[in-house]
Amino acid sequence: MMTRLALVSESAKTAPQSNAPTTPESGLSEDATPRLLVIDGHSMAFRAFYAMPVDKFVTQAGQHTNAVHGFTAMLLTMIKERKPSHVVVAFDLDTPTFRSLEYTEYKAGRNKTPEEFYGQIDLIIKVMAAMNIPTISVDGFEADDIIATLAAQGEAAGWDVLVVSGDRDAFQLITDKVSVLYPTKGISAIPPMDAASVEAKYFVPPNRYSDLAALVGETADNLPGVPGVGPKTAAKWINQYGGLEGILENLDAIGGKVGESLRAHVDDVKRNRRLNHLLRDMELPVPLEQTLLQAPDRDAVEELFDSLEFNQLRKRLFDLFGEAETDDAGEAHQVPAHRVVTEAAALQAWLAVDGVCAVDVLSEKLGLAHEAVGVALVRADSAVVVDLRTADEALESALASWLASDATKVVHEYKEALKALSVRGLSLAGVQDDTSLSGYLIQPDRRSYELAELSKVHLKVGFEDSVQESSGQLDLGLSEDTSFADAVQRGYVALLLSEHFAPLLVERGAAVLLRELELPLAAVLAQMELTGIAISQERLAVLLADFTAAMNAAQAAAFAAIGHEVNLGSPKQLQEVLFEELGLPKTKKIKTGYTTDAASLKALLEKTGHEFLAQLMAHREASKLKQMVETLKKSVAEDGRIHTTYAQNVAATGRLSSNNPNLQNIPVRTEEGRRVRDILVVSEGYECLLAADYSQIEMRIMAHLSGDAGLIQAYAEGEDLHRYVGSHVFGVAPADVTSAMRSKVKAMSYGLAYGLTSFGLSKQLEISVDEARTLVKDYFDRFGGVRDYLRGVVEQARVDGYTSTIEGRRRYLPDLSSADRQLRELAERIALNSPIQGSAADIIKHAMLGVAGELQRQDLKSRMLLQVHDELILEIWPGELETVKALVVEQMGSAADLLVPLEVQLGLGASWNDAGH
DNA sequence: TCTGGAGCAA
DNA sequence: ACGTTGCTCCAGAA
Repeated sequence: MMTRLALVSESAKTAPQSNAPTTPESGLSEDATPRLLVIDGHSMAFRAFYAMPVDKFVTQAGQHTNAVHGFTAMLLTMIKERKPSHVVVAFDLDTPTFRSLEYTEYKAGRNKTPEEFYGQIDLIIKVMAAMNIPTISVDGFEADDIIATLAAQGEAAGWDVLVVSGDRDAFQLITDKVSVLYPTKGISAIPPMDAASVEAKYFVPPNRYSDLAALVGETADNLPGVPGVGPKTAAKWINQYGGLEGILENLDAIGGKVGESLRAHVDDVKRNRRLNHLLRDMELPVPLEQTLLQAPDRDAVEELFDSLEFNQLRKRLFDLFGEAETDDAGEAHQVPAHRVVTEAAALQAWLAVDGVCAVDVLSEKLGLAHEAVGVALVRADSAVVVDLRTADEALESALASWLASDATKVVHEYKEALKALSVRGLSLAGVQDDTSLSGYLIQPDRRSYELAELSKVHLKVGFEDSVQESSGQLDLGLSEDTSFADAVQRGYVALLLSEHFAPLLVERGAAVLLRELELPLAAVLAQMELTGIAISQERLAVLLADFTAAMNAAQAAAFAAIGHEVNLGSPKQLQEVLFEELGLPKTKKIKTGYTTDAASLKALLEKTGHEFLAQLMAHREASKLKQMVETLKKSVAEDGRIHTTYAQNVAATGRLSSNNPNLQNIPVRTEEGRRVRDILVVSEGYECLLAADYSQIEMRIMAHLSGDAGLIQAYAEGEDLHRYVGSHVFGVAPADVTSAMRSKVKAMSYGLAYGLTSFGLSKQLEISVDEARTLVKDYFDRFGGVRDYLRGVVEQARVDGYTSTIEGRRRYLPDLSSADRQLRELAERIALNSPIQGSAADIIKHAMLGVAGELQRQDLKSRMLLQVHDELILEIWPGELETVKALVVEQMGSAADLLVPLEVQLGLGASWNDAGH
């Protein structure tokens, strides 16, 4: 059950605290007696349909949803107001029932189902599934029988039962424990009918209601009664003779016209009574206990309500389940009480107990980095906190040796913990799980892996974290007590999550990836981030001045060309100048008008030769570079170095990403851009930078995965791949492959790994679609293995629901079966690309572990600084160059065993630019 | 504060 | 509709 109150530590309860438990007004379990809510699905759906305007509830896809909406709203209101502990919905099937088989006119003559109603029952069933509410339908029986059986079972178990039905036959079910809610108008809530209200209305007790209905008839079911007999007469007879049986025994005693009428229609009455008798002893596919009201499946609700365009209802639903039920979950997930230990002996005593322990490191901002100030150690039933600011030497050393030991630990964000601890000279070993990484391996395309979110999604337990909510800063008036309590809470959640993830990891084949790749890599990355890369302040200053001057010159010239000023950085203003003022031809349409991107400006310049365009492009380039240099300058730390941060759980393919600043997108293609790489230099005391990159790793993976004989042969012979492919595609000797041919097949080869279409290829190569199509065909004729592989990947992914890298890293692609063509085709392209990009990511990660391992094993001072997807940048200590070159080539080259060799290129220099090649 | 456009890398 | 994975900046709207 989703609750934000469950995770409250014992110690927190004593102090006033934002997340202290409050007694909810509507605890779902406040009553000792279970309360079962049974809903007649079809009748309520119809009520909802006629209660809600048809034309106000249509999705963009054209699906009517008024009945779904009304039904769901009604259900939420019921749950909120009636507070059932158990909920179940019964549906009719379209198949014949024992009633329609006996009496073919049964329920005939009803109006045809309106077209707009079509499909809404299925949607309601889907909503119920997302809400984890069971639905029951049984072939050959009506929902009424299911409801009667459920009511009987509930009553037998001593429960209270509330039946919601638009069918009066349900009145016969009413007892002390069973009441019926029969909406008279629409679906608005009215008080339920009990025995007294049935008697008041029909003058018979509920158990005689069926007798009355048999005599009177039921229009809705097309069951004619005795002409001339209404409820009053029927009730009189029933009370006089003690029920229908008594009436039938005394048929002749009833006088008058109505008596004759009764005798004439006695068979109808008997039939009516047989038909309106509800079965109470059916075998149901869902046992009563399974109707327990649970938390909705959040993801499923999100997805379904998105497609139904139910935004208000979604909020109502989550509000309802967010504030409900605290007791049960609270007991199941009780954060252990903690104490702050100040003595080494006390800590050692606590640590002597066995069991997995979560470690949460509290840190404080220290310049651009973080420094550990406290450590919370949490086991399932007990927790301690060490305050590093006040700890004496003995305590800190006791903690340090335990942290460095191989005692098994669970953390959230291992890399950050390592970095914060390392500032204090502490290490952290024995980590068997980092929930931010295991969460990622299980579900690699989430946007965030914050503890609170993982907890919500996977454990259905929400919690508040005052530290996270105040954006990680500790000095915002938060008491120490609060931060310690929060740290304990985070540790406890990490512990629960880790336990929850363990079987999922195994099931998804990700346990090995976590243990042998991601976790050890986190430690390597932490070290790289802490090390950073040196910069040249002088070059930085010169470059900034140069780019600023170039930018200003271009801006002045641009203004001169049009005779006035304009914000060159505003696409909106540029559109005005280009397409209205200058009347240039329109470019490709975008959301906000017409694009002013570089490719379009280039095309416009070639067409018109307008000076403004040339200056605008020059300005764009210079200001981009200037801005980039400025960003780098701002990110220089006190040690004069730049420390990027690698995100290990952002790219859904398994790649790393780099931020603050991003050092994976430093320019390299143009001469001017490469000057930015000159800023990043070798540290003082070191000999040079070494850049090592894989040559065409993605194409080699393509060769491996496809097993294409041609590609494998090309690599085996060490040929220039694109020249080789070109010679085959164009049918000429390798020596006769022109540079135009080579660049075509190069674009083609890489495009294939991205799901390129003929259209895209034609655009990129500036050739006709026909020409592109021919190129694709010729390519596939020669390299059929590639075509077969690419086809197979998508097919397999559709079957499995996911793609895999060589190492088994998965990416789930539910959109492969989406009805939305755009989404589906995107998923197909992702399916083509992920195994290739992801396998490359796995390989370089292995290489990094190998390189870091060898550097350490050989006790070298050279160090790894950066990773740029297929490239590693190292810094070489004097005298170690040859050793490091050899180990880097060896480790990178042997990081995977492919059908083709992995080739590594090396470059050396005093700056990153110089080390490039 | 958020979105779209733009542009840099692999 | 038309090539994947990222990050960051700016302008302009809210």
